[in-house]
Amino acid sequence: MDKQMYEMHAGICNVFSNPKRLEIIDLLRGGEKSVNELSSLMDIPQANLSQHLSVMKQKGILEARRDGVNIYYSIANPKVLKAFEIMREVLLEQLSRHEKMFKKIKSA
Amino acid sequence: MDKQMYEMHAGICNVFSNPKRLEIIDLLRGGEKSVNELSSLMDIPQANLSQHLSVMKQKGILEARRDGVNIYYSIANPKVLKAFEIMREVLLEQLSRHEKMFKKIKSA
DNA sequence: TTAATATATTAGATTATCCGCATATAATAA
DNA sequence: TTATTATATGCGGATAATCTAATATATTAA
Repeated sequence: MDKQMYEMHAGICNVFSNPKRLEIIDLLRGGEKSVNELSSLMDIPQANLSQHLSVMKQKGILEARRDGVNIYYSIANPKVLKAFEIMREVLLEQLSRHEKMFKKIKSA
Repeated sequence: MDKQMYEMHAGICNVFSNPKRLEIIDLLRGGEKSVNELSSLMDIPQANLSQHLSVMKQKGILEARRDGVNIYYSIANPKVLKAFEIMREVLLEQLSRHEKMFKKIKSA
């Protein structure tokens, strides 16, 4: 029973396992952006960007709104940003721990 | 510059993208457990469990401590549990939203 | 209708992930 | 030393993720 929960949970978290998708989340932090805006900020082919957006939308992480010719994407649930930040903190703490260890070794 | 950050961030979050690894995190919520204990709780071959533990340790999510013949794994940073919980909430909110939508359709 | 712009989709190649199996190592006990 | 238990590692194949390139669709403007 719980097995299915872990599967779905992993399916959603899979969104975080790609650097471009993390960048998209980060760029949408301040609010919605069109594909075009994202594209011009991101150094990624438009098709590939669309693919990532499609996956993220399908998984319920992003939502999309059409305005004329543009489609604006935004983060569907602010909790996603919270999780993003927490994991960034975990990373930063790791990096500073590694840095300290490095200094210790160097000064020994 | 930031590109590397996103890469590392994604590398860590990759741990969350596998159901067995999520189950491991969940089982370690209450504190350290030996490989044997995890193995008996988990319906997974021992070798595969070891592989997951190894990945998670190498990424700094878990830490290991040897006591005689046993090796006890635990969660290296409690923030990881926080991120886990938040994403579980996101999932549960999605599920209840879907359920509501389903009921609406059924009663129409 | 045609053209232009914005976005999505498909197919194929490449690469990464995951798992099973066999085997290796490490610690302890006899 | 040998045997036993606990854990890790290496390899191979299956599956899935990712990217590129080409093409398709949708909207608006002319």
